[in-house]
Parts: sequence; C-alpha cells; structure tokens
Amino acid sequence: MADLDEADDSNSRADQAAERLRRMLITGDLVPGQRLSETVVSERLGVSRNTLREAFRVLTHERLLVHKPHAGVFVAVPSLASIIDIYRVRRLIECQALLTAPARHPASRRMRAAVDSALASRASDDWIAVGTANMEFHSAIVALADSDHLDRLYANISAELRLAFGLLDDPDYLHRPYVDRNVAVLELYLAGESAEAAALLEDYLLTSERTIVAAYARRLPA
Amino acid sequence: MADLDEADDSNSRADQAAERLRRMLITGDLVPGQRLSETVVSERLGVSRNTLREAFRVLTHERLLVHKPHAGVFVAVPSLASIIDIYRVRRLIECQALLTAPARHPASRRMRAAVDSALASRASDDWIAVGTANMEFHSAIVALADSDHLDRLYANISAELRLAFGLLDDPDYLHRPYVDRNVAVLELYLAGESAEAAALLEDYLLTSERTIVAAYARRLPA
DNA sequence: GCATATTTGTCCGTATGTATA
DNA sequence: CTATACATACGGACAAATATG
Repeated sequence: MADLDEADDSNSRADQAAERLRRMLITGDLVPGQRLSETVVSERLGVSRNTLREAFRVLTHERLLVHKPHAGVFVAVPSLASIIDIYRVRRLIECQALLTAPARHPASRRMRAAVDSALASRASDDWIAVGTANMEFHSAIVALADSDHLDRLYANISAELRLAFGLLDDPDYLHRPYVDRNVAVLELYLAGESAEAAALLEDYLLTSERTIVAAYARRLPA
Repeated sequence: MADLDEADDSNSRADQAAERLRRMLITGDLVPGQRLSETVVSERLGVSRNTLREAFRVLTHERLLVHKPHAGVFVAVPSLASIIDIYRVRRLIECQALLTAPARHPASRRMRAAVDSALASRASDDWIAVGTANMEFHSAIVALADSDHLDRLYANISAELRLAFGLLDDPDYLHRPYVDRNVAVLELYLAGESAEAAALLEDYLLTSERTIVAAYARRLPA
C-alpha cells in the first residue's frame, strides 16, 4: 500500500467548501446568528446541496454552526457560558503545557516567531495581524504538550473564540495589552522559570477573560 | 421562538446512522482496518448513500473512521502514538480536574455510582461491565472540571481508546487491577485530599498506559 | 505493465414533512 | 389557518479514480 494517512482536509469538494466556510466564519464574513440557506450557499460555493450538507455536518460538529431541525443551519452565536468554558479550558491546557514542557522544545521557535510578528505588527498598528500572531503564540504553547488531540481541540476553541470576538467591535484593545505579556511569558519559559511563566500566563488569561466577558455583557444586555 | 438549542444527536437519519455505527465500533462489531462499503452499509442501515456519507463525515471527524480518497472509509486502527497521546491527554485533564475540583462537586455522585457498579460487576465476574463502569468513573472525573469542551473531548478519546482495546484480547485484565484504585482515588477526593488523589490517579494512569502499550506491542510486532 | 471492473465523488430530480409568513 | 418555502431524504445517473485480474 505505502500510503501515508491523511492530510485531513483533502481535495474533496465537501472539504473545500467546509474550509471556505470556515474562513468566512473567522474573518467575520458570516455573522453569528445568520441563517445559511442550502440553496443559496450551494450556488454561491458552486457545489451541490448534497455536498454542502456534508460540509455543514463537520462545521456543526465543530460547533461553528448550529443545526435546527427542519429550519436550517445558522452561524453559532457563542454564549457567555461557552466563552467562560473556553477560557477555563485554555487555562487548564496552556498553563499545564507550559509548566511541564521540556526546555528548548521545538515549539518554542513558533512562540518566538509569533511574538516577533506581534511586535512588528504592533509597530505598524496592524491590530488584526497582532491578533492572529497572538493566537499563533497560544497555539504554539499548546503544541508544547506534544499532543495531536490537544492541538485539534485548541484549533476548534480558537475558531469558536474568534466567532465570539466578531460580536465585539474594537478588537484591537482585546490584543493590545497582551503583546508585552507574551514576551514576558516567553522569556520566563526560555529562562527555565516554567512555574513563573505558567503563573503569569494564568493571570494573563484571567484578565483577558474578564475583559471579554465585560465587553460581551456590555454589547448584549439581553 | 422559544426554542432551546440542540440536542446534538437529533433524530435525523444521518445522526441515527452515525450513532448506530458508533455503537458497532465501540462494541467491536466493526474491527479496526475493516473497509466500510457505502452501498452495503447504506443497505444494512436502511439509509441512502448520501445520508450515509454525512454520517461518515462526522465519524471521520471523530477519528473513528479514516477516509482514503477514492478508496473508501475504513475503521481506524489506533496507532501506538495515538494511544500514548490519549494517555498524555488523560493525565493532563483528569489529574488537573481532580486537583482543582471543589469539594462535593455534583459529579462526585457519578464517581460514587461508577465505583459501586464496578464493584458489583466484579463480584459477578462481568468484566465488560467493569470496563464500562471504569470508563464512566473517569468520565465523571473529567466532569469535575465543569467544561462542555473537555467532556466532548473525553467522549471522543474514550471511543478511540475502546477501538484500541478491541485490538487486544483478554480485556479483563485491563480493568481488573484498577477497581480498587478507583475506590482509593474517590475516598481521597471525598476526604479533601485532592493532591494525594491526583497523584494516585497519575500513577494509576501511567501503569495503565504501560500495560496497554506492552500488550499492543506484543500483539502487533510489526 | 495494462486493461477492466468496481467504487467513490458529485450532481440532479423528486417526494414528503415541517416551520414560517 | 392556509399557503408557501425550505429542509429532509431518497434514488438514479455519470465521471473519475482506484483496485484487481
């Protein structure tokens, strides 16, 4: 046979459609709560309805879409409980990964590259680039745990969180204060002070959660 | 509107088909590596090919099936790396959940019920019931973290692990030694000795992993 | 190594039931 | 409350690719 398993997003039309929808979701091209008609989306993406339904299945499984029986699929609206849950998971996984990571793990290079990118983007006031660099930094932290399952979980969580960010305006102040903290976390880890790095990261995530929750409550008083 | 969102496994035929396949997978009715023909499975489940393909998408996304383009879907054969990864995730999540759980968490009732069930099943030498009770015990531990995301991740991991167990014969000795350990872990947690409970659980998971890995290497020398 | 047969990938048409205007 | 629109599910069809002899 001599096959190597999987590049999971293969070149099937359903996978392509799912990937395109995923991009539209995290870039805010599709807004939370919006209904996605099978016919119009299938025509828009140039795939059949059957193929689109396969894509809908996986995105629903990723919690990016919600499925109301006989009423269609809608872009998920992240609940406050879901946001709190996400931060709970982030604290548990990221801090533990940082705490128990061996020194000079390959993923530390990704962390370094991410903070460098964030610093450069901040210098040019490109806040959305800062945001993606920040997310890459945290993804690299998770990679310290050397676990495919955790990497995949974190990818899902990140996408869901970006959906929540889409509910807020002014996404810049969601990332601005944390660039310097990322630098500090990285330096502590590289210096072998894992415990201090993890403690700083936990405090970091707690304040970040507070900021988001407050902004969320401000936007949606209902 | 007055809708409440989601029971995720709705009553759609695709979800029903996925659930039936999921059961066949964890009960060993479908063996790892086996190819699943679209036509024969769709006839067997009484659904159309298009509907079955939606179910395949979901199960593939859960890593229970693997998809080879233009060659069909196969029951996943858990790799040694995957098993090691699963135990890494279990140690990280379960120990942390146990360590940081508040006293008298509602899920502790589930833990108690699971150990009682395991003890009863062991008394009657029903080892598969012991196995399911053990899994329920660990699932309850994860529930201590109060996180939907972690609960879902753990459900996936459990199913994947059962697939790996299917590769081994004599599944009894995989669960027999751990019933008493579960009791000890529960008692320590209920006594407020979370740190000791977590330490015992970690050692527990490490020896369990060693056992499985050894059995796995013994069965499949290739 | 090559030709063939089987299976997947994808689409369309259609019938039925459900939710919404 | 009726009617329309849409999701749900099915079966058939064809092209492309893989697997088999």
